[in-house]
Amino acid sequence: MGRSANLPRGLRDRFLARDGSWPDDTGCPMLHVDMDAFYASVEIRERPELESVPVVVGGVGGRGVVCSANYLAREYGVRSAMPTAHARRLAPHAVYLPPQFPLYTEVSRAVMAIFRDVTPLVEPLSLDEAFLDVGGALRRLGLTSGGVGQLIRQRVFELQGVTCSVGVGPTKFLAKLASGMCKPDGMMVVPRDAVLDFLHPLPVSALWGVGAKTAERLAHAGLETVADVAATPLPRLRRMIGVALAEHLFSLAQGHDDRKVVPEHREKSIGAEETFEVDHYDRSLLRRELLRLAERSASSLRAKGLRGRTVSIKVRFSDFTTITRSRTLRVPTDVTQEVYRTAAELLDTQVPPGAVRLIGVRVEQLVGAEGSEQLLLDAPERGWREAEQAADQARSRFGSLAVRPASLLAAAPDRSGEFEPKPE
DNA sequence: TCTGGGGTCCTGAGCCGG
DNA sequence: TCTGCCGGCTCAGGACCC
Repeated sequence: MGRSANLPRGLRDRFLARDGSWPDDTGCPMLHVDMDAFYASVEIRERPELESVPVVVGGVGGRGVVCSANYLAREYGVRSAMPTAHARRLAPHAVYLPPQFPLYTEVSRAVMAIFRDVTPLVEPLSLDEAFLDVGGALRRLGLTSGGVGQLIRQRVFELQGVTCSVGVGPTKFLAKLASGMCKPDGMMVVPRDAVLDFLHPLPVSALWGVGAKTAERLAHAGLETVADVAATPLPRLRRMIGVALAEHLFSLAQGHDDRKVVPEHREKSIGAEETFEVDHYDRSLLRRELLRLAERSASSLRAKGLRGRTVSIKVRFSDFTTITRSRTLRVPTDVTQEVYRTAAELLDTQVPPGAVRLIGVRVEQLVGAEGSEQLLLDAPERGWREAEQAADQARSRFGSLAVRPASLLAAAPDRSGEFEPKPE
C-alpha cells in the first residue's frame, strides 16, 4: 500500500539494494517497512493453491472497494481503493475474497514483534507498515542500517511467510518514499549526501500531504516536480495552498523532516460508519443504524478505557455530498445510549431529508476514563454504563451477538420501518 | 469507474468572555 | 456603559493517508 512515485530508471538503480550490497547508509537511522500486498499475501499464505492466480481482497457487496490485490491481479490494472465492480471487469477470472481483519491483525502483531526484537523504537502506521529508528541498535547488532533492513526482511519471510519492502534513509519521509519504490520484496537506501538527487526529480504528488486537489493547484501554478516546489519562494507557496501545508511541503522538498519515531500512539477520535447497499430515506431505519454504530463506537471506547466529549454524525447523500454535524457534551461519555441519543438528535434536527448512502458516528475529544470519573458521580448515564459494561463482558465470553439492544434484534430488511429504537 | 472505512489535520466562521 | 480587540472554543467542511 502507500504512495509510490517512480524515479527515472538509472536513478532507481543507483539507490536499490541488490546482491547483498547497497549505497552508503551512514547517518540513515530511519527504516520504513511496508508489507507487500499484505492482505492478499496473508490469504495466499493460508491457501497456497492461490499462489499463481490473481487474488483480490475487498468488499464483495455492490459498493465494495479493493483493499488489497496481489501483483498478478495488478497486472490487469487492479488497484487498492478501486470499486470491486470495476476490478471484476478488469480481471473477471481473479479470486475475490472478503477481508478477514482478525487474521491480518494477528499476523501484523507477529510482524511488529519481529521489529521490536530489533529496536524498541517502532511506530506502527497501520496493520502493514511501520517506522523503525535503528540508530541506537546498530552497535548491539553489529550491523549498519541496511544490514538491519535485510535482517528484518529475512526474518519476516522466514517466520511469517510473507514478504516486505524496506526503505532506509536519514528521515522518515525519505525512508517511506524509498520503501514504496523498491516494491515488491526489495530494499532501497537513500544516502544522506544524495537526498536532493533522489527527491527533486519526483512529481509533487510524491510529497506527503499532496493529494489530487493540491497536485492540481500546484500544476496550475506550473509546479510539477519536487524541485519546482523547493525553488518556489515560501510566501508564494503560502498564498497558493495555505500556510501550514506550504511550510510542510517546502520543508519536505528541501529534504528536511525532523519528525521522530513515536512508539506510543494516542487516539484522537473513535467512530464507525456504514455504506448501505442501496440508498435509504427511512428515518427510523437510519436511527436504528445510528444505534448500531453508536454501540460499536462506545464499546470500542470502553474497551480502550476512553471517553469522548464530542459526538459527531456524518451523512453522505446519494449525490455524494457529505455533511457532518456535531455536539459537545457537558461531560465525556463512553455510554452507548448517550452517544446514540446525541447522534439521533443531530439526525432529527440538523439533517435535511434525502436519499442517504452512508451514515457514521464518531466520538472526539477523548480523555482517559479514569480522569473523567470525578465528573460523572451524578451523571444520569451511570446506570447505563454499568449495564453496558456487563453486556461487554457477556459479549467477550459468548460472542458479539450474545447481547444487543432490543431494537436491533428483529432487523429483517423487509420490516425495517416497524422497529423504532427506544433508548430511554 | 463511480467512488469503503478507519482515522488525522487544517482552515475559517461564529460566538463568547475578559 | 459601550466598543473594540483578542484568544479560546465550537462547529462544519475539506483534504489527505492507509
